[in-house]
Amino acid sequence: MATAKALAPDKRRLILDAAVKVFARQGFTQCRVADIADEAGVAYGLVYHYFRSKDAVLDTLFLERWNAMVDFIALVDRQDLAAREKLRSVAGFIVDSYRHDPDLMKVIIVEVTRAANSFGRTHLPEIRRAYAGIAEIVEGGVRTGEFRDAVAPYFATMAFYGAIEQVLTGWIFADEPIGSAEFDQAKDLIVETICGGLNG
Amino acid sequence: MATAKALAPDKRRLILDAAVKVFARQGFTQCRVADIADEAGVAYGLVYHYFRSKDAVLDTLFLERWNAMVDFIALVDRQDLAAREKLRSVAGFIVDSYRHDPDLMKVIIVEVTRAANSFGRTHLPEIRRAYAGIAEIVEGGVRTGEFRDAVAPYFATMAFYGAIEQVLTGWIFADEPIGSAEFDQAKDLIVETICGGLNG
Amino acid sequence: MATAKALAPDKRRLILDAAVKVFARQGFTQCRVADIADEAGVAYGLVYHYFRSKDAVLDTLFLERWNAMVDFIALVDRQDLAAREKLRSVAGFIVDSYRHDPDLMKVIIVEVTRAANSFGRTHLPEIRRAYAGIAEIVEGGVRTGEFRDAVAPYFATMAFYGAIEQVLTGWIFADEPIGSAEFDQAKDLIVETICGGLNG
Amino acid sequence: MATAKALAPDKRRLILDAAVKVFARQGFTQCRVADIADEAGVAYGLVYHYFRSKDAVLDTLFLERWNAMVDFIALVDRQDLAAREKLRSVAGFIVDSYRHDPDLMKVIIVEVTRAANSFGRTHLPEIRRAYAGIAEIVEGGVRTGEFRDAVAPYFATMAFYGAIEQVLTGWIFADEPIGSAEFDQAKDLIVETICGGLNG
DNA sequence: AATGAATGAGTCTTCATTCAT
DNA sequence: AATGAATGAAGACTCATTCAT
Repeated sequence: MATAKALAPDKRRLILDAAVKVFARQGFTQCRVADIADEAGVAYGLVYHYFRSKDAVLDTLFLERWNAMVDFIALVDRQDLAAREKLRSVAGFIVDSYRHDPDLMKVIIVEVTRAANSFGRTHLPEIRRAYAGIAEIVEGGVRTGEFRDAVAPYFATMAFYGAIEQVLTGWIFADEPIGSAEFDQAKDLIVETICGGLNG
Repeated sequence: MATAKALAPDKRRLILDAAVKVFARQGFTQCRVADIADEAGVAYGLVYHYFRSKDAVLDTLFLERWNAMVDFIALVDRQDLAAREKLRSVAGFIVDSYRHDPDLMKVIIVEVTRAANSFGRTHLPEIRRAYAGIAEIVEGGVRTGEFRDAVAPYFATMAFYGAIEQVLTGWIFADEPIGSAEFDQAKDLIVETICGGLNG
Repeated sequence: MATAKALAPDKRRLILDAAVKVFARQGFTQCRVADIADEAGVAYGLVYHYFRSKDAVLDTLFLERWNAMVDFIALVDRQDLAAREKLRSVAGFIVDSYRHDPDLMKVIIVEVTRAANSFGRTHLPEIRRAYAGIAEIVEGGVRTGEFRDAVAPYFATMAFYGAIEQVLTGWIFADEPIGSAEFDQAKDLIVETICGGLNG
Repeated sequence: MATAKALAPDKRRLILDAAVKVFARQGFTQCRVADIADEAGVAYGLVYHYFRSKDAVLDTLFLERWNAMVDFIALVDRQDLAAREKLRSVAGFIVDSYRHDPDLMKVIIVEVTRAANSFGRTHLPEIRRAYAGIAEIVEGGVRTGEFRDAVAPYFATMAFYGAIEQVLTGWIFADEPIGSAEFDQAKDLIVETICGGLNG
C-alpha cells in the first residue's frame, strides 16, 4: 500500500536514496559512510546492517539501474521496429533515466562506467552486456539493409553510446539545470547525428 | 649536451613519468605518493620538492597533454582542409596520443575528463576549450556546406568526441594489447561513422 | 550509580587525564596523539571520536581549569573581605590548583599562558579575563584606602600574577617534589612580598 | 670599519638576525629552516654551514643575550649602590633589552625561559644563574637593613623577576606598539611596586 | 664559503568497519 | 531492527638534516 510505505519508509531504500544524493554531490571516494547515514537520517551502524560495505551500496545502486537498461535494450531489440527506431528508444530510455534521476545517472557514469580501476573493472561484464545489446541492434540494421554495409557494428555502438554518455556528461558538468525541451531535443539529435551523419 | 641529459635524466621528469605509470596501473586514489617515488627510484620527499601535492602531479600531467591537444585542434582548424579532413586529423592526434602513451591517456580520461567531482571540475575550462575547438571545425563545415545544415554543432561535437573517448575507453578496459592496425583502422572508422552516419 | 561510574569510567575523561600526563611529561609538540591514546589505554581513533584535533584536547583542558579560576576570582571579589585577603584567596586557589594537579598547571603555564604564537594567542581573551579580575580586586583595595594610591593597578596585577607564575615555574623546573609545607608557605610569602613590599 | 661591514655583512650575523625575526613572528616550532634562510636572503644550506642545527641557532641567540644579562647583574651587584637602585638597574636593563630588540626578548621568554620541556630545560643552569644574581642583590639589601628581615630572598627574587617577565609578556601579546614613555614608566613602577608593596 | 637538490623519518588525521547493547 | 561508541590501518604531507657541486 502506498500510504503504508509513506508512513513507514523502508530504511534500506532510504539509505540507497541518500547514497545516490551524497555520491552525486561529493563523489564516492569523498563521501563518508557517515554522510550517507546523516542524509538518510538513520544511525551510522544501520548502513552496515543492510549493506556489507560502502562498495556494496554503490554496487546495488548501479546494478538496479544498469540491469534495467540492459533488459530494456534486449526488449526493444525483440520488437518489430526499424533499427533506427530501436536506437531512438534506447537513447530515449537513457535520457529519461537521467531526467528522472540525474543524481543516479551521474553516479553511474562518473563512478562506474569510466572507472577503469575500480567499479568499472568490477562491473565490466554488465557494462559489456549493454554494449552487446546495442551492437545487436546495429547488426540487425545492417542485415536488413537499413544501415550501410560499410558500418562496423562495434564502432557504431561506440559512437552511439559514446555520444549519449558525452551529452549526459555535459549535463552533469552544467552549472544550470536542464530544461524539458532540451532533453527531448537531445533524444532526436543524438539519433539524427549518429544515423544521418554529418556529411551533406 | 643531449647525451649528458640522457645520462642524468631530469628528476622532475622522472617523477612525472613514474606517476603516469602508477596512476594508470592503480588509479589516482589507490596510488600512494610512495608508489610514485618508488617507481621513479627517488626519495619520497623529492616528489614534494617538485610538486606542491599529489594533486599537482596529476594537474601537471593533464595540462601538458591536454593543452597540446587544444593547440593542435586550433592549428588544424587554421589549415586549408576539408572539415572532414580536419576531424580526421584530430581523431588521428588523439588516437596517436593513446598509441604513443596509453597510460597517460588512460589517466586523463579516467581521472580527469569524467571526474565530475574532482579534477574534471577543476579543469573544466581547459576541457571546454577542446570542445569549443572541435565545434568550430564543425561550424566551418556547415558554413561551407560540407556538413548538413540540420547538424547541430554542439551535438556533433559531443558525438565526435564522445565516440573517440568511448573507443579509447574500450582499449583501456581491454585485456589484450591493441595492435597497430587497430589504431589506424580506428581513426578511419570513427570519422567514417560520424561523418557518413549509419543510414544506408 | 557512582560505583558503576567508577567501574566504567568515561572514556572522554580518561583521554583528557591521559593528555594532561603526556603533555606535562613531553610537552604538547613532542607528544604524539598515539601517546595520549596509549596512556589512556584506548584506541587511537577514539581520541578523534571525542576531540576534533590534538589542539582541541589542550583547548578543553585549559578552558576547564582556567574558567574555574576566572570564576573563582570573580566570586572572591564579591565577598566581604579585605583586598589583601582576596589576593590571599586567589594565590591560595592557584597554588592549590598546582598542588592538586601539578601536571595540568604545568601544561597551562608552559603551553598556553606564555605561548604567544600558539595557544596563548588563541586564548588571549580568557587569559585577559583573569588579569581583569585581579585588577578589580586591586582597584577595590585602592578605593578603600587599603592599598596605596600610588599603586598602578595594572602593574600591581602583573606583579602579583607574575610572581605566582614565576614561583610555579620554579616548581615545574624543580628536580625534587614539592612538600606540603612549601605550598602553604608560598601562599603566605607571595602575598606578603607583594603587599608588604621589600622595603624595610 | 663600519662601511666595510655594511658592504659585506657577516652572513652568520645575517642568519642570526633573521632567525630572531622569524622565531618571534611564527614561533620556533612553526618556523622552518627555510624561513630563516629566506628572511636572511641566503641559501638554505648556509644555515647549516654556520650552525649545527636549528636548535643551535636558538641556543646561540639565547646565550648571547642572557649571558649579557647575567654579567650585567653581577656587575651591578658589585657597584656601590642601594639595593633598590641595583634592582632598578636590572629592571632597566631588561626593559631596555626589550625596547632595543623586542623580537629577541620575545623569543627568549616564549621559547626558552618557560619552555620546561625543551630549551628551558637545556638552559636551566644559565637561567638559574640569573636568578641567583638577583637573589644576591636582595640578600645584600636584607643584610644592610635596607630590605625587611621578613623578606625571603628566594620569593623576593621570584616576585621581582616574575613581575618583569609578566610585564614583558603583556607587551609581547599587545596588539599595538609600546611607546617610549611606557617603557620608562614600567621601570619605575615595577621597582616601586615590588619594593614599596601594595599596602597603604 | 655558498647553493639547493635529495633524503626519509615522523605524525596528524581520516574513515571504513566492527561490536556491544 | 537500530544505535553509535570503539578500533586501527592507511596515507598525505612536513621538514630537519645531509650531500654533491
